[in-house]
Amino acid sequence: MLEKTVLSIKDASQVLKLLGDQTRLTIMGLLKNNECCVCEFVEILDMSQPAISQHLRKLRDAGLVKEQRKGHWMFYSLNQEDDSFSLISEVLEHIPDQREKLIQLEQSGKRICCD
Amino acid sequence: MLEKTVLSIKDASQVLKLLGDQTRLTIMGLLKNNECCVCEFVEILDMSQPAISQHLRKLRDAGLVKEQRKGHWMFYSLNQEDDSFSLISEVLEHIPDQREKLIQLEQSGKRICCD
DNA sequence: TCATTATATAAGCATATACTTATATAAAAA
DNA sequence: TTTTTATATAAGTATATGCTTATATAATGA
Repeated sequence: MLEKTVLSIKDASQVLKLLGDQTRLTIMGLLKNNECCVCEFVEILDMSQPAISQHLRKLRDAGLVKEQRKGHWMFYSLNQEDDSFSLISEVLEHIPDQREKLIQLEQSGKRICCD
Repeated sequence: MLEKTVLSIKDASQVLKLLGDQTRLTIMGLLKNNECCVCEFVEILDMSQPAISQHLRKLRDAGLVKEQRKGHWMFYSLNQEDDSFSLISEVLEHIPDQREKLIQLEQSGKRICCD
């Protein structure tokens, strides 16, 4: 079981504001159990690539996600080392599981895997 | 123990956006263990009365808080019947306890009590 | 009834936000 | 080495947000 980290009001509200957007909350839900790259988010969320990249940048700047380049692709994952991770994990238990969307992506042959 | 309610992405992001503001998050933290009236928030948060009332209206419109008039005063409390309550309760465990601020208010003779 | 107190609402405004389009960069492939 | 693919960034813009000031409403008390 994860430890319950207490954040300052300032830090907590910053995290919650970032989660308080449908696009970013879905991104975080997708990252709960998976690594994903930008083009997968673009496909699943049906949004422009710059729009997705700009959301990811906000999440990265705040330390909520990590990025790792693998060839052409930049893979994003939750930053489990960040103080916000405990709060985020609990929040994500209150939204619908997003795995189905990745399964559908896989079935349509658009899932990216570099392992 | 409270049941873990799952909200839609849309509903969850709306709740998180409302919590993603320092003023509103502090208000919710104060309401975690107490009923409070508008003038108490004004005093504790050192903000104008209209600013506080506008934040409370957003929280009320979204169903996160309830209001009850007692004489001159309008008392606000968490809406425990709302679907968002389970999420909100967990979020509030990740911020510092706000009770000290109410104790200080009481000691300065400015706490309102109608019971 | 009229004044006072607590709160709500309306209008205005400066800033923040989330897109868009255009362009830059970085890795791989031809 | 040039092209292609994936991503990042910059600039512009429409809308949302959170305050301000001014005013309205609602309950109490003189």
